Amino acid sequence: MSSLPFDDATIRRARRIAENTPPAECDPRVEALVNDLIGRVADKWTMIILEALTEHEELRFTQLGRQVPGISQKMLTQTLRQMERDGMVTRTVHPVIPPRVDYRLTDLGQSLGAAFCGVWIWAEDNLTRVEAARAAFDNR
Amino acid sequence: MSSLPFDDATIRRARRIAENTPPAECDPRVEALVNDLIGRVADKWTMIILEALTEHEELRFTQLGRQVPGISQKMLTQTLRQMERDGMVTRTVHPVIPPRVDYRLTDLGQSLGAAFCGVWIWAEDNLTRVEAARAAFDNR
DNA sequence: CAGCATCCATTCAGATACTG
DNA sequence: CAGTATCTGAATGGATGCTG
Repeated sequence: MSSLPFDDATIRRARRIAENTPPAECDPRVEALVNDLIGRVADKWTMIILEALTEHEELRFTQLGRQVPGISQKMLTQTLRQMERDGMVTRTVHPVIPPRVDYRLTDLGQSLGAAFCGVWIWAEDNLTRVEAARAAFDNR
Repeated sequence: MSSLPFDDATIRRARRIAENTPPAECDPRVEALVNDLIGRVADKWTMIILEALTEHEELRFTQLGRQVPGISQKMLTQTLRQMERDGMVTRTVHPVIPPRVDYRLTDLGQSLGAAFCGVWIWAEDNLTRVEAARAAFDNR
């Protein structure tokens, strides 16, 4: 327990949250947003785009696509629109020909990345444990 | 930035992670696990089951189903199997008739819940911001 | 009781073609 | 260049029926 990568205040708060999460106690809007958010980040492209924009600060559409190998431009567009709608990225259209559109993380988007750092850290710390559990399960 | 719900060490670590996440720098197994994990948690049932088992410690199949309104028993079974495989829950079969199967979180499962507390906190703190961004976007 | 198996509707994502 | 529109195969999840 004390090996958790959080300070005591955060852990206490986590406990409070965990203990208060029967649907009745927890603000349903927060719960909906969390599900929503986790679902968003889980589509896997959002996280990668977030990383690319964290690293490069500002990218245009095609550059971004190159940073995210394997993404179709349909998914790129779609994901960026969602992120824009949620206030995670800004989209700047330059009225030139050929068109040029720049994408950049907002503070909100940056902080979302930081919020998920706990999950990254957990994954780093527990990778071998999960792999061992899977191996054990798969061998009956 | 200083309003993040993390202590300095965690924030520093998050930054290090964020700066080191171009595919080349980051252990691909960790990256795969994170995606995997986030995807798992994002299916929305995993998180709710995790909460139910955090609150009740030990539950049998049908009890668990009652704690998760709206879940089909197909999804309940499937999600529990995945969680068992990943080492998040233990599954104890009592050889009695009628059958009785108890589910319980492992330490790993509990710590996963704590890892996601950062996301919950972020959602709490930024709910109004996201809602405002969406409203603004939807009105053109 | 605790599932597994099957069927079915809906969603989703990739590929392709087209446009200002 | 930065998209939009359309089609299609694949994956998802719910409902139902059956079993030890």
